[in-house]
Amino acid sequence: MSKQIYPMPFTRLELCVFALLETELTVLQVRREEAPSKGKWALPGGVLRIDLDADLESAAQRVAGERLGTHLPYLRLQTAVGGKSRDPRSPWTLSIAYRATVRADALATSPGKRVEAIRWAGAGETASDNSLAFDHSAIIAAAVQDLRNEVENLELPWGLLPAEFTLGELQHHCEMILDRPLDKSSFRRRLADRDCVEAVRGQLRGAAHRPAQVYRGCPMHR
Amino acid sequence: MSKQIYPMPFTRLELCVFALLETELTVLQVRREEAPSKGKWALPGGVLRIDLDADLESAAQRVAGERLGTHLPYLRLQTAVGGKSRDPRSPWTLSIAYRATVRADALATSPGKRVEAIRWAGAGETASDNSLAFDHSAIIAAAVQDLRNEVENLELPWGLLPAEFTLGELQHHCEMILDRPLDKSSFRRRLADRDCVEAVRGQLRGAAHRPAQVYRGCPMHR
DNA sequence: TCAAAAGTGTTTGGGTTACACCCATGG
DNA sequence: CCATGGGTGTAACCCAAACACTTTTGA
Repeated sequence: MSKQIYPMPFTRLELCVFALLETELTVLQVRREEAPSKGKWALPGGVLRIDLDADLESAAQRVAGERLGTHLPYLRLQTAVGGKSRDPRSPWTLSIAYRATVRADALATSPGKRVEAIRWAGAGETASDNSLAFDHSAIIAAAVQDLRNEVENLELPWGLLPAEFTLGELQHHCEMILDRPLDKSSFRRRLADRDCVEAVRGQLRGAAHRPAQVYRGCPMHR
Repeated sequence: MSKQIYPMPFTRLELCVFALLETELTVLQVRREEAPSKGKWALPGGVLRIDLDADLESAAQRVAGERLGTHLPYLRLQTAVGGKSRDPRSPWTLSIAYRATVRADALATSPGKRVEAIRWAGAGETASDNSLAFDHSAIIAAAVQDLRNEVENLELPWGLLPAEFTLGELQHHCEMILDRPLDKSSFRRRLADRDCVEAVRGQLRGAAHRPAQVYRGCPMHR
């Protein structure tokens, strides 16, 4: 056996990039301008290049650079799906899906190679309405669930938080992700217990009313 | 773009098969009889065959059949790892790891294709001592952690349980997996709350002492 | 009658929810 | 001085840990 006596699957990376837009958790999608599922929306993705990519995560970062024009911090492996009839371009396609959270404005103005249209679409709906190309809706559904689980255990989505924030802002972000209200008091106590955030000495921010203490993530988790 | 203009990675499946042996959680390993890491122990695995396998899970089942001579129930995707220098047989290797739990006796007497030596080795140690071929120790470490997490939330490892069991046996199994004692009373109450097991009507089993009610998994979770 | 395991109840404590209440500021 | 969000305290509650206790069998 050994070297390449069997044909190998067409291997791709797909990116589940989440952000908060207005009041909603959204996923980044691109419109397909080419043959399979032309005109449909899909996750941004690209082919694994064994000549360019040192490992899976580098590959995902390269794809992010090409398609979205940006590096993605806090990128995590989400899942792998593969099978015969997933993508008509190849008899057997394997997709490795990565997940990231970003601030929506971080890549507002940078379309990438072979990408003409980009949109942020509501995560919950997209996950359930099955409207995306290939099996991308299912991938998103799982990613949303995993993201929510993380936030429930206060593994904060640093990618979509500003470097510094007030606890009110942080809570609001979490509420949008989870799509449910949180109790202010318990939220803060839980944060304090696991010390995942630290107060920025002296910094206060006054919006319209009483100024709030500014925090940032503890270096440990950030 | 499209059809195969780029070389694709050497794509494999690796199996993390757990069982209880004596008092310990163990992982199934095979000794490599061929070139890379010859003589070292490794996870059983095999090459993805796009001509034979309909999807990733079927591929894993085929590999299980060939190497271990058995079907693996309750098989779950564990992780994906890929990179340039993981396996000297190919410039770029991608491994999809699956995880399963079985009863140790289910495959005691069935070596498979190209497998001469098989062993069950302590899961905790193997995970930490880094003695396996390739990066398989790291894969096992993650798999052990995920398995323990599941058992902590009473997602029972049906694969390694007999069809019918007493609550004492069930608790003992869980304790071996978690490597810590559990409280009988709370264990039973938690089981009851989530009704994951159901009493088998009338069935009692007397070993040496007071006979115990026999249970089986609820169809829901089983 | 004793050992051993099955099975049950009761107390305690940690952590979260729900909600009330004060504080500081701009208008 | 009032509306608004920041910030803190308290009681109720849920769940699980800890542990004591009763029950039922074989030896």
